[in-house]
Amino acid sequence: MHRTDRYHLGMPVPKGSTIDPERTRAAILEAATTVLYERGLDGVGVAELCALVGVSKETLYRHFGTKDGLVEAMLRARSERVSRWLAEAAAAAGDDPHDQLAAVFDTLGEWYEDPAFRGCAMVNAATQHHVEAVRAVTTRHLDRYLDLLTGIAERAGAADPPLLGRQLLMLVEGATVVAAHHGTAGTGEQARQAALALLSAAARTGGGD
Amino acid sequence: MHRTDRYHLGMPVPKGSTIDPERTRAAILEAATTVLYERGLDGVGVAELCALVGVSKETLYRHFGTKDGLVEAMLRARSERVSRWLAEAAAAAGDDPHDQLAAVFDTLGEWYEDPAFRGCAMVNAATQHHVEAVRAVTTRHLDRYLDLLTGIAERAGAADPPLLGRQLLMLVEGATVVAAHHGTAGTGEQARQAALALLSAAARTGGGD
DNA sequence: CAGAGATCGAACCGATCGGTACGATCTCGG
DNA sequence: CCGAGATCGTACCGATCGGTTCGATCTCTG
Repeated sequence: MHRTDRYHLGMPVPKGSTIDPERTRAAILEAATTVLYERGLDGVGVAELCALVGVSKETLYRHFGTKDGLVEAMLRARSERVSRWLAEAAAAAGDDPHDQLAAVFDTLGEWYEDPAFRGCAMVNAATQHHVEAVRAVTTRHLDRYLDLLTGIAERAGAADPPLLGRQLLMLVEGATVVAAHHGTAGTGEQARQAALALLSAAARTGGGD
Repeated sequence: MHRTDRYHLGMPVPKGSTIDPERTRAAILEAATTVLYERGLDGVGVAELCALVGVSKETLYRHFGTKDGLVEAMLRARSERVSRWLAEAAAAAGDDPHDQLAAVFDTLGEWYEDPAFRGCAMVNAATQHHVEAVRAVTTRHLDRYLDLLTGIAERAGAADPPLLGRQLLMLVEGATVVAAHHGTAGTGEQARQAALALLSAAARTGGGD
């Protein structure tokens, strides 16, 4: 998008800014993403958050208005980022829907083994924070996942792609929950096998292309 | 177990109690279970909690020592209750492991449609509260689920019962997450179909009895 | 250089939190 | 009926929370 193009050819830009607010905003967002994911939305106060980012409270509040505003912006960005990440992993696996599905779960499996892994940030947020805007981001996040998985189901010739898509979504979120709360060991691999079994069964039932 | 049998035939019971502390404790536990599940562990303070139960703070703290203590006791009881509930539903479905598995997901599906449904209380708690004791209760809860599902996998003659058990556990928790955050409609039914498909595939691969 | 706007740092605010203390009241066993 | 123990209601505590305010820089633009 834009980064240092704060104004365009003397256009009626707000006024004339300084010190690159965009950069400041991005820095806050990045640090908040890390620390709020690790410690939980209510596990770190605004004061500590500002100290960690190296920014004053006034700056944070000027950019996001509210802690909830920051949380919402952070979740929105994170959802887009990880959704794109998964979709690209699937696309990079070639044209075979089976390979694409396997790639999705392999990617998830790698994530589970990251020491910083704490489950799905959007689901966690919706669980902790009962604010409507946050819940909306989470629902939309699951929609993105569902789109990806339903697309794979369609290309695999499943009898009922929306159904298989939902079932695969459950597997994705279930694997994430189990990895977060019941141990990481082998979760990605086990989930991948289950997903491929479901895909095969659905393709066998329906018409392979 | 016991209810009004505060002492047994003049045995050396602590001292001589009054007003039935057990009843008080149970009442606190029950009310806390409802309200802390609906509003979240940090969504209701001790003062409000006491007001809702109709009990003084001193009484609550005498019984549970700490808010965390109350949370832990409440989760422990709830985990045992819902695990037994699921296991009984499976047992009541007869001897066929397929029927037992179907019964588990039908039972879950009914739960999802309850307006008070807010996801798995234990997983929610572990997500919100970063206290070790709480996380331990959640892990043990998932162990209970895993035992039930692995047992079904064994009786169905799956090639690798522990593997299928974990995969079914992912499906259970995934269905719960999806129902809570992406809409209830049909989730139980869809999950049941997926579970039966996995069971059939695993039994076909392995040796049916 | 002058001024607009971004940032800082620290003080400050009211609210709420978990937890404690205490005197009054109640219930029951001996 | 008396005393032990459970309970109540309320006041209170220190800590922390999200959020506001303000004067002092700093940086860029015109």
